[in-house]
Amino acid sequence: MTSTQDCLLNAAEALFAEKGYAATSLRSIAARADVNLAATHYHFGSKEGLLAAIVERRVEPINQARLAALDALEAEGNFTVESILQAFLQPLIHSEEIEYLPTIIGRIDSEPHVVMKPLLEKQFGEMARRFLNAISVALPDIPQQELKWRFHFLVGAMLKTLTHPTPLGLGTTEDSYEIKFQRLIQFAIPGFSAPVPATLKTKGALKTKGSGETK
Amino acid sequence: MTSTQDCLLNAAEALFAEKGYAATSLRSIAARADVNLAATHYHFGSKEGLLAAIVERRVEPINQARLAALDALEAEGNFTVESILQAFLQPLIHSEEIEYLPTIIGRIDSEPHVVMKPLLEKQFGEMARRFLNAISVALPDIPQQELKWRFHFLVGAMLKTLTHPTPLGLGTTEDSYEIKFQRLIQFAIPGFSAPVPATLKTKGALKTKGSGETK
DNA sequence: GGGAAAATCAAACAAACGTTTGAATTAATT
DNA sequence: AATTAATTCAAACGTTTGTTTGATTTTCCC
Repeated sequence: MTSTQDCLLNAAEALFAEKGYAATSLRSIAARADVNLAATHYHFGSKEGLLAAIVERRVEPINQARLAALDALEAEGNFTVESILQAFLQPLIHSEEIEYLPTIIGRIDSEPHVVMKPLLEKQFGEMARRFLNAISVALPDIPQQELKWRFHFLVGAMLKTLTHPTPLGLGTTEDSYEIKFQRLIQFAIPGFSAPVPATLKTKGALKTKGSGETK
Repeated sequence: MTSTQDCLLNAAEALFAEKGYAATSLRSIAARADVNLAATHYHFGSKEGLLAAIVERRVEPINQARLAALDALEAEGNFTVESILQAFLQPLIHSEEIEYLPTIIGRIDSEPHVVMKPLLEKQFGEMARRFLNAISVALPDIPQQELKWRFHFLVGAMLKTLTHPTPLGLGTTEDSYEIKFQRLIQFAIPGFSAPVPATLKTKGALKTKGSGETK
């Protein structure tokens, strides 16, 4: 037996993942969940409350698993770029077992709804900061500002893989997320470790347009 | 004097970028554009038509500039990963001069509306294929399927940078897109060039399916 | 088993939605 | 200047939206 709240969360998650938040009506959610229309407001207060509940249900356990994996690495003194990226991506690997989990995780970040921003900061803020510090320990020669950007790039690539599980023009793939993220990690490791090019090394807000075109 | 159609396109672009397609009403667009509500249907037929017009106005010139830059590289026989990625990102560099252009470009890809999919295939399909071939020439030792994934990752990182111009927790930055994309290219080059790890090389687990097929 | 709390339900609410209409106005053509 | 085409306009269309209400049913505790 699944509770009314879980039926609503499952139905809303699927529809939000497919059509987006704004394009999904509470009526279509209630119909898919096979519950009364008023149930959403009874259990979650509003459509926004339902959205927040979806985010918390899915994101929180993932981020706690991430932090636990990071704690384990710290205990072993095993801060390498590879192990840290593994700790970051591992908790997502079995997400495909829940049908709409990868999609909704990926879409959450790109959802323009205003409630999303504080929600994201609350859910991802501290976690991202801790991973950044770990990477900074693993790569002490790379300025932290540079690492922030590289982590930004990694997250973008990861989210893209979640929302579009197959590259454009690659037909369908049976590859699991385990294999996909293995590819992503192998792609990202040398990028994280690469030395900062001289043109980016100047400190502060460099506004000079070096005009140094193709070398 | 700006034509009614351009006023609508500008207003809709800004609002779609901020709130997303579904959450933006034609009334708010008309109000911002300072035109009559019925103007959208007169000039673009429907809300979807307006969306398609926005995509075409912005994406087409960018992708044509990309292809022109790629043609130039081909003429010089200068197919390196760096030059190819430059050709891919360069046309976006001055996009910041138009206020909502980076955001709308970034959001287009993540917009779940159904009309977007065929629109994206039409606008990006051939362009992406040609860049992939070029990368394949520059890196003949890396299997093309692997390069597709790496290009996928690059695109994800690029789009993330467009929609979220600043990494989480980095305050604000005055860095131009020229500098941001320089960072991205330096991040991506070694990832593209990295050898395929043995764990991904095993045959049998990976299936190559028809790449040009449509359902 | 009775009474209170929790949950479900059908129905209605006002507001907002994309779209259509037909007349009024402006621009272009002859 | 007259006529035609293109554009703008206010108003209304029928639906759909998130939310609320108040009665009804179910569940739980004493």
